[in-house]
Amino acid sequence: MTTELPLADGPPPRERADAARNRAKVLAAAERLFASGDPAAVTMDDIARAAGIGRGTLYRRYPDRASIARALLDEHERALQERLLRGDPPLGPGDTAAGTVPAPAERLAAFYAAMVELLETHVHLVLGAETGEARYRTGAHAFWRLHVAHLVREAGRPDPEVLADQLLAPLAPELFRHQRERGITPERITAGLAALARGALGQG
Amino acid sequence: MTTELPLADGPPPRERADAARNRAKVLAAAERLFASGDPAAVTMDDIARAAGIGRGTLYRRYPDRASIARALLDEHERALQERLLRGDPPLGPGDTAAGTVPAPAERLAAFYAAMVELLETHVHLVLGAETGEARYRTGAHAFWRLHVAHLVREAGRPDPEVLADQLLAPLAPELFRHQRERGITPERITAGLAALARGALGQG
DNA sequence: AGGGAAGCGGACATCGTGTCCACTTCCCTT
DNA sequence: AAGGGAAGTGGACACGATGTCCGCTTCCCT
Repeated sequence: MTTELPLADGPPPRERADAARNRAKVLAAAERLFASGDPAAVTMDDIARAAGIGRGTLYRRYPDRASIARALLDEHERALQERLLRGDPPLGPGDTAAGTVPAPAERLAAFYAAMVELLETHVHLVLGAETGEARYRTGAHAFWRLHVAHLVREAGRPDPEVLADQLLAPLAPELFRHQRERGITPERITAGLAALARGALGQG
Repeated sequence: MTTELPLADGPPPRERADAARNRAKVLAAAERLFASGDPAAVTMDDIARAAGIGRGTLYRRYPDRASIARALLDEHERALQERLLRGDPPLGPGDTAAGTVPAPAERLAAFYAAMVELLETHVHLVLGAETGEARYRTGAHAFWRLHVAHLVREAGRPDPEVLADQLLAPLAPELFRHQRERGITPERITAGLAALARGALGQG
C-alpha cells in the first residue's frame, strides 16, 4: 500500500529541457524532410540523422513516421475543425436568429474548399501521416465524417453514414497530389468539388 | 550484317514447360495468400515458399507483388471493360436506332454497381495490386477515367477530366474494404453510389 | 552538492528486397 | 536419339529499414 490514491495521478511531470530541445529539433527536421520529396520515402533514420539525435531517442517519443507527421498536422486540422463548429457561414453553421443559415450543399462546398486549401499547404504532411486504409481510422477522419454525415442528413438524403464516406473520398490526399502533379490547379479541383456538393446535396 | 531483318522479330518464343508449370504454381499460391489476410502483408518470400519455388525464379517473371496481383486481376477487369464498351445498356452504350440509349446518370450508376460487384469478389487482388497514388497510374484506372469523363461530358457537366477522378474516388479499394469491415453491405454501398451518380449527372 | 530518475544514442537482431551466378532442365537440330 | 546451347532455376548474398535494448549522460529536485 502507498499513501497515494491509486487513481490520483499527480501533476503532469514537467518535460525535461533536453527532451524539449530534441523534440523541437525532430519536428523541425521532419517538416523539412517531408516537404522536400516523397514523404513516404522519409525514414526514421533520415529524421534522426537530420535532427542530429540518435535513433533510440527518436523512437522514445515517436513510434513511427506517421505519429511525427500527425504532430505537425494536428494544429492545422484542429483550426479547421474549430471553424466548422463555430466559424462564420457558410463554413460554420450560421445563426438561425440572424437568418444566416446556409444550405447544406453550400456548407459542403465551403468545407471542400477549406480542405483543398489545407491540402494545398500541407499535402506532404497528410501523406506523411496515415495513408490508405489507416486514414479512415484516424480521429480527424472521424470528425470529417461526422460533419459531412450531418450535412447529408440535413439535406434529407438517405443513408448519411455511407454517403458521407463517399463524399469524403475525393479529398484523398493521394488523389489530390496526383491531380496537382498533372497540372490541375486547386481552383479547378475546388470547382469540381463544388459541383459535386451541389449535385449530391442540392435540392435537385 | 545478318540475313534477318533487324525489326522482324520472329514468332513469340514458346514458353518452356517448367516455366509454365512454375507460373501456374505462383498464381495459385498468390491467389490463396492474397485471399487469406492482409494482401499488403504478403511478401515475395511468402509467395515463393507457398509456390514451392526459389526467390530467384519468382523475381525472374514478376518484379514485385503488384505485378502478380495484376496478372490475376487483368482478366476480370478486361471483362468489365468489354461490357462497358459493347454490353447491354445501361452498362453498355445502348442502340440509338433501337432507342435504348440510357441517360449518363444511369450508365454511371450501372458502372458503379458493376465495380462494387468486382470489388466484392476481388478486393484482395485490387489491394494486392497498386494501391494509393500508384493506382492512378495504371492502365485500368486510365480506362475507368476515360469512361466516366465521357459520361460527364455527355451529361453536359463542366470539366469532365477533373470530375471523373472525383467520381471514381469513392471506388477506392481501401474505402470499400473499410466500409465492408464496418458491416456495411454491398447493397448499401451501391445504393449510395447510385444516389451520387444521379446527383452528379442527373438533370437536376 | 548529490543522487535518483528521465533521457540519450549507438549497437544489435530481424526482416524484406532485389541481384547474381553456378547448376539444371528443356527442346530444337541434326 | 542424342547433343548442345539457351532458357530457366534456386539459394546465397549484400543492402537498407525497422524496432529494441542497455550502459552512459544529463537534468532537476532536495
